[in-house]
Amino acid sequence: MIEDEVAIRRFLRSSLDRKEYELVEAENGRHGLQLAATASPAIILLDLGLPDMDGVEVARSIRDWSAVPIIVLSARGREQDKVDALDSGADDYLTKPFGIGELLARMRVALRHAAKLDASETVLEVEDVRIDLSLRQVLRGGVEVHLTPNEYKMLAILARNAGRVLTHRQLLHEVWGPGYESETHYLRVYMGQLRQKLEATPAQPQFLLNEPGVGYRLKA
Amino acid sequence: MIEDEVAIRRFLRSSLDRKEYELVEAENGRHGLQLAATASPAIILLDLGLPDMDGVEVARSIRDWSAVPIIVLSARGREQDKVDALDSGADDYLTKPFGIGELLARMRVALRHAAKLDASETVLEVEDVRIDLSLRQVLRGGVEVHLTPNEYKMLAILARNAGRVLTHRQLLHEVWGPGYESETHYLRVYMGQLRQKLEATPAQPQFLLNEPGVGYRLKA
DNA sequence: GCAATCCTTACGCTTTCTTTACAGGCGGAA
DNA sequence: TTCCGCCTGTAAAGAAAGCGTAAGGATTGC
Repeated sequence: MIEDEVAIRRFLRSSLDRKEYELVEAENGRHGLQLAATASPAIILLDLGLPDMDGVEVARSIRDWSAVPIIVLSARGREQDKVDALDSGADDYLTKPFGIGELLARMRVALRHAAKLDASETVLEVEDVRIDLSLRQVLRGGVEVHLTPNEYKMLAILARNAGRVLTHRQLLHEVWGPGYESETHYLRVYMGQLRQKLEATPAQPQFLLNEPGVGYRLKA
Repeated sequence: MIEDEVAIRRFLRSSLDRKEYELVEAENGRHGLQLAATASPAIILLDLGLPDMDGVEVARSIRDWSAVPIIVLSARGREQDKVDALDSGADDYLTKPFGIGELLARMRVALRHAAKLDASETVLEVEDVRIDLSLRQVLRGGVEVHLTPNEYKMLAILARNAGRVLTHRQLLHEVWGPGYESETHYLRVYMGQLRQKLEATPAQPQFLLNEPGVGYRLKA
């Protein structure tokens, strides 16, 4: 949310909290642009009347590098304001005052759109292995490889954090849930199975790598 | 445009003609649904107060087989009307009276979205089976196969997400609605029936595939 | 009242998970 | 060097969970 009025901020914060949205707040344009880049929001609620720059400019800047849905919330009801904002990359425009129900519905629309879009941008390739997170499909040399739920979960987490080392605890927590953080032998078994299915020579892994004493990582 | 009021029809016709949009008109819901399937519009402008059926129903029916952008134009300004329409698959909602400039801007937004998606095929062929979502028709080897409502719903969802794994929860939610997300045995029964009707050897399915512990998918 | 469809249940079978056992490699200490 | 402990990788087997199928009863719509 990029919004300077305290009243609106408080109103949205309480409404969105209740719906289990996680809200990150910026009170001016500069800070908003910075957060848009660093917090990777699923959606941006943007006020037009910001203290340091015009909201339309903020929308345009974000559109230079991101397709994240932008919903403009504005006190300006003039038609030209709406046209300008929508043509600058905003996906929707609500005039204050608006009902929280309508805002939430329009947010669902925006998220629906976004879900269909970025489904196509979640593919990772290493060696001759292709991991498609949106299809939940793994290919090796063009041939589909069947993975069990746990195998896939573990690979997906490694893929989403490609290049980074994930600790034993992190992996166990993500795949098996809380309470399993010390069952490190699970990791050895499943890592072995993944290597068996994906590595050319499972005994000398090329990308499913162990960091002794720490955890595992997927070479990018 | 699906709209029964003559005045609005005339207004939109002249406005859109001038912008070189090609306009196809339906004056009731039934005709609108038919045109939506045959005229393959880039966008649908939908009135809620139609003589023969509710606009929300029209939107829902179209969403069963198409992702075409739907912009609702309505005299109803109540928040709940907006929420219902948007949650039924509409992409935007304008309350009459509206400015033509705003409508055009919102149409541009919708077209922008559609351009990025556009993988909206309504016919899918796998093996000797042909699924036509706009006709609600399934052929096998050129012969029409009769499917019960639930069977068809389930197949349609799989077809619209061809290649992607749909979880048990997703399928149950889409076909049976909220509250049935844990009745996984429904899926087994209906998947069995679909295979019986569509697969050459139901016991060794070629395209209606199970992902053990996760869900099902239709092989593309 | 009839036919189609849906829901429910039971059973055998397959896949996956968990657990255990053991072997190899590496580094530090004796 | 040799031994030991620690961490890691491999294999296999029993337990648990999930799946496919058939069939009968309930429900719905005509």
